[in-house]
Amino acid sequence: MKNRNEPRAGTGHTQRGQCAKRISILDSAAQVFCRKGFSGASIDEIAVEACVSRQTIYNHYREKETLFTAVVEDVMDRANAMLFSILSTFPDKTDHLEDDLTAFAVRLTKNCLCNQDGKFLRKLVQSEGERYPHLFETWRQHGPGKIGTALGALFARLSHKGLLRIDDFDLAARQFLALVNADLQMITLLGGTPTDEELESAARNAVRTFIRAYAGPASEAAPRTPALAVVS
Amino acid sequence: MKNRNEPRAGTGHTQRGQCAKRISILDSAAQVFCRKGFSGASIDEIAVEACVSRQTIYNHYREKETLFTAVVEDVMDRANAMLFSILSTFPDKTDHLEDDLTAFAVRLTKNCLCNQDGKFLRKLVQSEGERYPHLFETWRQHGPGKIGTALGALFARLSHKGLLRIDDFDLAARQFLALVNADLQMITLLGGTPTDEELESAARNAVRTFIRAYAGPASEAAPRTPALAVVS
DNA sequence: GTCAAACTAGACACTATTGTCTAAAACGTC
DNA sequence: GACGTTTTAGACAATAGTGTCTAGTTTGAC
Repeated sequence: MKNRNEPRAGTGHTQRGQCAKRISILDSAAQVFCRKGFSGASIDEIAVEACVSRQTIYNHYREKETLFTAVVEDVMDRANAMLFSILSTFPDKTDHLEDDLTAFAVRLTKNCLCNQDGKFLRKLVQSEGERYPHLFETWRQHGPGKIGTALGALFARLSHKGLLRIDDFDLAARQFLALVNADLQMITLLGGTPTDEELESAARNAVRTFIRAYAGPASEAAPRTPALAVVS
Repeated sequence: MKNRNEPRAGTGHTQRGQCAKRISILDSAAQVFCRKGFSGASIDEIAVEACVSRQTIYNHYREKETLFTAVVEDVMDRANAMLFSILSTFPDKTDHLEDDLTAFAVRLTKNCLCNQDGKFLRKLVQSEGERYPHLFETWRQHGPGKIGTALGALFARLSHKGLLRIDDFDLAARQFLALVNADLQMITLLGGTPTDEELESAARNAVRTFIRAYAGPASEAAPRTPALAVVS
């Protein structure tokens, strides 16, 4: 059983017990859908995993399809909240840019890209996205779309401060994310969860290359030198 | 119906007609598995799409599972051959490095990452990879694993020639691929196929940033200037 | 034309799954 | 303790899919 840490806002006048059942169903359904995909998941399996009778599921969510969309919306809401919470920790200070960006990248990957919800969304968008264009269109806009422009705006701040020299902010944001993922894709692709060391190392590699590509005039000479020392 | 351009080596003493059926079944099965996933795909649907009776499928491949693994191996073989064919076109000359790398990236994405086989493998590894660890372990080693080290070796050549300044070749290769994918992931994630213009633009953006990050001492000043002109 | 192999269409048993229904039990509130 | 709501377990019909079998047809080689 997975336990949610954040207390969720009840949808209405539902009691505590009912709400607990709903949450348990949503969580178990998310895991089973993620493991087996939509057609591979059976209501019975979800019911067992949620410690709930099958009929209860049909009481809350009229049919399998309804349950699925409810699960996706639930996960998307949570992932979105987490994403913006992390985005608000984007480094703003001028000193230790590389370290601060690295720490930010670690937070981002750990809490948004490589956690349970991130894995679920990546997998489900890939496997069921074409069957539910409307549902995942909103994901596309609220998830990667928003993260791109939001991160772009944050990079714009750094650029205007002269810390980086960026011409296309949104492109830089996409490339930043891509670089961070470069070392993690292999691990994450088969369902594995990267260790803290791997996250740290991936973030460091990404940020170093990113800064080298977009170095501002002041900090240009500094990060080049240690890189030269490692040349084989 | 999709038509294969390359004549495939027959598995044995099978006649032409039998071979044609096999190919038709494999192709249709690949498409249906890709659309619906393993459990969502039905043998009947595959049979209809392949213009073949259901019994014929059971004659060639004993059961659904066998058919699935045969399809995956078939696609993997083809994708692998194409991959190494493209890798062999990695630029070796010293002039026009940026243009040559860009053209190479376009070839790579067009023929390996964004084509039918690439889409199939990405989707299937994501959705069924955990259920077939052995099958996709070989993919992991032969696909992304091989492409990483092979591309790393090619970048090592450029580095030793002094065209680029790279300390970790494999890392550079992974980052090169990640940057190329940065602009394409959004399109490719929901099953879309990027246009030639999008491929070209994605490759250009990626290569420009890559070269800026790993610029050798000689070519350092040149690519910086035009980028500055676009600063907003 | 003959013959063997492959293919087809359909029926078939079997299983899994969805979604409904019902009667009994648990639960929470008053 | 009574009452209404929710939950449960199980039976149930309906549907869809897998894999087998059979009888008839096509195909290709000689």
